[in-house]
Amino acid sequence: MYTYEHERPAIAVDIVVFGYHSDDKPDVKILKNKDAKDSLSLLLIRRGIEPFKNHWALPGGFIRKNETLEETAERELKEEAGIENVFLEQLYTFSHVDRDPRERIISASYFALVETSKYKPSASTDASEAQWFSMNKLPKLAFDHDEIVKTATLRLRNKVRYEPIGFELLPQKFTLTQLQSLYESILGEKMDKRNFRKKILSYGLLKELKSKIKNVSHRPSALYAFDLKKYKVLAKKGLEFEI
Amino acid sequence: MYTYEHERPAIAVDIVVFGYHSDDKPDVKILKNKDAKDSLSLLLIRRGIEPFKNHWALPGGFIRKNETLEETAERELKEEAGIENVFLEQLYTFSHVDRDPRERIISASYFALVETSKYKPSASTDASEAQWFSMNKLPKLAFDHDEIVKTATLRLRNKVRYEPIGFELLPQKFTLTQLQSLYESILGEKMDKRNFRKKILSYGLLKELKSKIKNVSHRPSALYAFDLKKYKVLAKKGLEFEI
DNA sequence: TTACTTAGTGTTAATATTACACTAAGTCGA
DNA sequence: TCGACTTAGTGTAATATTAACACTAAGTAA
Repeated sequence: MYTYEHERPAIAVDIVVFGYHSDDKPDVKILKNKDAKDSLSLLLIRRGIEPFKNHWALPGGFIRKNETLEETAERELKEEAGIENVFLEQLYTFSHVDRDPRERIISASYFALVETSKYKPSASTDASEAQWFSMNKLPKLAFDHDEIVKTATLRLRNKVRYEPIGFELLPQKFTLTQLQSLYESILGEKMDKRNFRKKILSYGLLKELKSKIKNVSHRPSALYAFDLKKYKVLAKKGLEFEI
Repeated sequence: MYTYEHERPAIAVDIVVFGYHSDDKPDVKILKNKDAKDSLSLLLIRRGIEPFKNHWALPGGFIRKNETLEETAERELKEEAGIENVFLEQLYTFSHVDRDPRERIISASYFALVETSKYKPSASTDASEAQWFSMNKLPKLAFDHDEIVKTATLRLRNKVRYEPIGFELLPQKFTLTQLQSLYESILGEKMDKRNFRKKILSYGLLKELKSKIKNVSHRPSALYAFDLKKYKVLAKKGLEFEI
């Protein structure tokens, strides 16, 4: 390794927060675009300062002393959106020299999966404006955040096929139809109902609950819960989840 | 985003360089451990300065002005090992506060795949000692480089199944047996010869060459080359490579 | 010419995937 | 209360994929 006069760029973290607004939940109203119900959504923050003042951007901020990147991501998520204890994973570190007009800033990006009903932007502890946007109708974002979102979307699409992370986006109790719709909107393709159920149940990772959905004007559907403990045990033994 | 008195850690890049020393190539002798022929290997640098003086470490160094992380990785690879124009991909950014005893250093790691016969450590343009080590007999590394290598190994194992990157580790002309051995050592499992050939040939990505391996005291094997152009065309159309 | 070594090849059984349509259970309104 | 409506829930047969398995071919060396 060289000792060389090297640059000290600022280090920031940007977080791509995915949510899922399911059809049959009242929360849909939170979404700006009514037509985009039942779809993946993204949490954005309206910037209060220059550059890109009033533009929408990913939540994020600078790293502090004695803080890992992951801790920065957790802190910013809490400060800017009131979100904590969610699925969070490092995505990619963006380093183009001119990605920020002020000075050189390297951004380590993370992506998070959030059950939207638990985290309404209005509940944010911060004054900044946070809002869910349907992935189908995203505004142009500040900085290189469009690129970050694109990277995250690809990663989510790849990951959801081989790891049971979809459950992070759903309430604890969910129906198989909800689960299938979620997969369909992430993967962007329709799936066969019978085959989907057969496969997802074959892993034995879903417990069928006793309660059912009520007050719907059609046959009530069974509720399921994901058995995380069982998954962890099986995963260690080499279970290969795939859908 | 906050304006806040934030830390300015140093930014370094560390590169996990994988090579493959195949059985029937004379280069095997370069490897320290003769018993570990036909295996994945890792390029390490002996540190000339404190901390961890004389310990083995990943090649790498600090980012410079007007340089992206990827450019840093490319530059260091060239400076420290004389390696250029190889497969290089970002891996993960490590940020534990105490990962370097001197001061806070955040490391963006990359992994590279190198055809070893082209790059003999002795050809390095740099005075530092570079050497190939069999993955089966790695020394204890400096800093948190053990962890970085572990992360890279997992990534390589996952990636090689779904993308035809194995070819980056082989000479342009190779035999199907070599290719199979490579997959076996990356994945750590034996594969069936007939099934392997059937599958790998079924993608139509290998051209059989006219020449054959010569001067072996057994039936000479056909040589193949990977058709990168064809792969790129097919990949765009949605070809799903998997082995 | 024989022994040795690795290259190269096909078939069958088991498993996994796909395609596909009707009945069940509730609500609502006439 | 009955009929219309809506979504839930279920099985089977055809096809494709994977897995298991052993012998002949082509060269060198002694």
